[in-house]
Amino acid sequence: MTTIDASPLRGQERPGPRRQEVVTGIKDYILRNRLKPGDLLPTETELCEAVGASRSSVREAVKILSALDIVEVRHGHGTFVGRMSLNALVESLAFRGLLSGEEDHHVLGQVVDVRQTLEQGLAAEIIAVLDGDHRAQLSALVDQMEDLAAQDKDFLEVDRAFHVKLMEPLGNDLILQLTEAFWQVQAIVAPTLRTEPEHRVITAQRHRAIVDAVTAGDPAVLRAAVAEHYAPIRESIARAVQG
Amino acid sequence: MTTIDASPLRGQERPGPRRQEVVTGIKDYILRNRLKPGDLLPTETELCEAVGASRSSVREAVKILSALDIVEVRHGHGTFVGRMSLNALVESLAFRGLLSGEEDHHVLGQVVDVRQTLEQGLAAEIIAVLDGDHRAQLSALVDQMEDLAAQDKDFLEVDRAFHVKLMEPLGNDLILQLTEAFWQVQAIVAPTLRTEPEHRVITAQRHRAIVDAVTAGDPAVLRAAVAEHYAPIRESIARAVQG
DNA sequence: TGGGATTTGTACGTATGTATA
DNA sequence: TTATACATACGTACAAATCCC
Repeated sequence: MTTIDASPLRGQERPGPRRQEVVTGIKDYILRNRLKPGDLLPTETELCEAVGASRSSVREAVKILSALDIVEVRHGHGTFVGRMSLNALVESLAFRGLLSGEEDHHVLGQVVDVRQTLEQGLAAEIIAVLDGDHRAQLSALVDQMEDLAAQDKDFLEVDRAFHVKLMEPLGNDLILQLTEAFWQVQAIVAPTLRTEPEHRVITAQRHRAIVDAVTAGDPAVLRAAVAEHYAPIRESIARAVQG
Repeated sequence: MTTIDASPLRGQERPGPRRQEVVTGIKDYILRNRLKPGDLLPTETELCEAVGASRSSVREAVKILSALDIVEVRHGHGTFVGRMSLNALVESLAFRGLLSGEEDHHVLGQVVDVRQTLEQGLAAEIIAVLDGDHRAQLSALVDQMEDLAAQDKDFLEVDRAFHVKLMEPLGNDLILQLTEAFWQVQAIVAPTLRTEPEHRVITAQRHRAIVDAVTAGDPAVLRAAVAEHYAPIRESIARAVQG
């Protein structure tokens, strides 16, 4: 059977490997055996004897790897190679945003900057690759926004779907996941400044303008529409800093 | 002293809180007490009695938080509020890149896409805010590149410093850290395709072109220079996919 | 210089909850 | 339903690192 081989018995009296060695040992095991997301890893007990560490150390190492979504633990089932999401980025950034406090929203402002930069920077590519089908789906999402706005309801999920759908045709999974990750961070951190009902109608209009800009096919117009879209949240942040 | 209060004794026979509750309990403690990065947290023993969990559970929870750089543990000293870096993003993304394998460099390609998008998308802002001092520093870094290239030496660190310095005047910490994070991911994943010595001279030239474009003050020229800068790595990826 | 106190790191044993067959 | 395999949780003891006197 394949061994973990984290410490190839160098030196002589080695009482026990450290937790970090177990972490790299497990990562090396995954790489060496060419495991893919979803593949099963050895049980904790097997990992213990393979790496020559105690259960505690192995468990703490596995917890670190699960926090990074490199492995995924299912109670009573086993440990598997993780889906490699960007949850770690979301958790880390979101907590940083919450920590920066209610009065100081500079982290939230920076997240908005990044989101706007990505969407504006990809304006030309989006227009180039976005086909009629995608445009129709975006338009349908805006329709939903308008309906929900008319009923004085939130449309957080629709908003998320819109920004993801906008990036989808690019065919870049990383950009897609970053888009969703930063959206999530904003959704977690922003609640301190609550969206007012009348803003929803305006927000829906801004999204409609983005779809129109994509349809028009002018990157400069799309960039302007994106800037307009983020204007309200920027104003909210500016107001929160003052008052 | 303040308690953690993760599980306010709801129900009756509660054998023990789950690890996730301990995680949120510690996060809440940090937020509730308005702790800042570097501040000291209670000892593990204190956390145990505060949250009513065993030391093993508390330790595993702390390990999760330390993986996200929300807390930082120093052996024999204590546990502190973390620096909130993007190390979690780097580790997660880098491992994903390594896992995607030597033959399939699509993750690396996506990272390059994001880096290029950020630099191109911020071209106008960079030109607007970059002053003579920063320009001189960028120019000095390119000088170093040229010197090292002439000596057939790597200039990885100088390259990293250049791309960070380019973003610095924007005054957005998040963009700065993302720049460095994606650079690190590329540095970890790219070694499978080794940079050839003759490429270094060209690489230095491409960085010189970026400085020149910034000096010229034309965003379109800067965007073109950035595209040229990433062209070699893109070709390397394309070659690796085929051969 | 050193030694004791504090705090995290590691190890081991046992019992329990959970999913699968 | 029972049995098995696995992760989860708790508790204790000791080792290692850091700090302070």
